[in-house]
Amino acid sequence: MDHCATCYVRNRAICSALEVDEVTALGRIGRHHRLVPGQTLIWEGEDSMLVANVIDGVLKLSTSLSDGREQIVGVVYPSDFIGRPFGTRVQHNVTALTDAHVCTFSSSDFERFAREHPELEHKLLERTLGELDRTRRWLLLLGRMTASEKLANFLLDMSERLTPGGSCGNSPADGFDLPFGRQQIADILGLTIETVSRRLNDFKAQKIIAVPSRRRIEILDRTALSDIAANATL
Amino acid sequence: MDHCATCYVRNRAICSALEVDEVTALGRIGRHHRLVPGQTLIWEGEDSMLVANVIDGVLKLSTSLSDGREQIVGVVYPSDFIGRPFGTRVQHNVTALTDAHVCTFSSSDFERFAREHPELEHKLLERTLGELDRTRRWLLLLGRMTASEKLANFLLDMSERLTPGGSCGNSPADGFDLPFGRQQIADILGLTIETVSRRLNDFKAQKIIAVPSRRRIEILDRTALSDIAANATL
DNA sequence: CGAGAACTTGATATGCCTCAACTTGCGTGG
DNA sequence: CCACGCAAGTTGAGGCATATCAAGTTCTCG
Repeated sequence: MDHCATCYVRNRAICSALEVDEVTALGRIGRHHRLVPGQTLIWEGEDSMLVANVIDGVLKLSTSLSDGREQIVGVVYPSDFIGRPFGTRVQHNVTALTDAHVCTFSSSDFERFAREHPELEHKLLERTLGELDRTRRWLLLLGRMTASEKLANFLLDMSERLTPGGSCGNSPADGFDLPFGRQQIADILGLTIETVSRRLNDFKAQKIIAVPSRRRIEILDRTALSDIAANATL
Repeated sequence: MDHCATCYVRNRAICSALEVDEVTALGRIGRHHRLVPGQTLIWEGEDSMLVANVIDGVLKLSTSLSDGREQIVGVVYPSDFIGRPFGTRVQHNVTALTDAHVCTFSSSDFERFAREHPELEHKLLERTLGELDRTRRWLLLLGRMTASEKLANFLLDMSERLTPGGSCGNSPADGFDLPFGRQQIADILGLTIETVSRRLNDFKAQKIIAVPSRRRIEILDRTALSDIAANATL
């Protein structure tokens, strides 16, 4: 695999810790994969052990109870790292939500390489610490927020992540396309699809957002949305 | 500080990655602290930046909303690591639940030391990855479980962590003392104190547990408890 | 022994879930 | 190009689990 030289996320992924020749060496143990929406890369409980970098697309991490209740426990974007090195067992499914490109490694190969490249491990550590922070904030959301607060926070979060240029304020086109359907939003927020639909329509009725198509959200009144989410901000 | 040589958690904390002389060097930049229950070591949002190892005791990590709703986002035990190195800002309070001993470092000192000792960073990475896994499982609990399921899982989790010898099965004294009051259990599980009390009494009535004193729990029927928690296990 | 905190218990309220029908959007094939 | 059919999303009615509010009770510690 010699894609590395032209890799989109080369400067943001953990690979950015490496020198050119080291990237080449890492590239040699990696494999490029293309995923279609709904395709699962890693299954909960399996110990095959694969890790990967996301090059393009959005994937979800999810776990579920035996009766079918599901919770999305993470969402990964381009340049994010997937998998559980230095562990025995994956704790969740990893499934593509959009068309996606990933760069996979066998865990053992990756682990060996990482241990020889402390800079890489350091980058991974920083990333993991950040992910832990974000996951802990999510605990507050799931444990203590109402449906409206959950949705407001979710929309603000999405607007940050998905707005390309980073247009802040109440600029004319403060909108984005969600990579999720309603059920997936529900699975992220610990709600039912019906509640998501209802609260979203409340926001629409209050002219806080517009929903021109199923997956598109436009934020009309960011202040109002922040106010609803605000309790969270501390 | 020359406690390191006799430190209780010396072989389990991240220090275990280091050689004797390295531990000594780390010890020189650390300070020993004693905390009493309720004492807060780190405040949410502050950027003073302190990191620490827990030597003894139990501490909680918590965040709260402006109107007082609180969520415990983590619980740390002896040998666990506290704080957010390589970041700008702490996202939660760190408060002692019991008398506690911690070994603190200024973030910058610790970061400098860590970057010079890849083995230490590696241990920290493993720890952080494990913590992330556990936190993600907690998302499932908060987002998708009923109060009884939450409590059953909580009790089983506690019994694992707090049982000294690791007595499994239905041995005669399958009990432990919680380091939490009812309100804190509620704040861990995203419930109210009243619901915790009621469900706990249900378990008592069903002879699944006994509660000889406020903080003591004895598991009488581990199978039943597992069944209630079971949906989670997948 | 007294006072306060911690916890329990009860009555009521409510936000979210459940179940069910309906609508909309969208791709496919006639 | 339209019409069909299915998947996705919306809307409504009603129920239920948990929250809320308000007393009680039991520990605990000076």
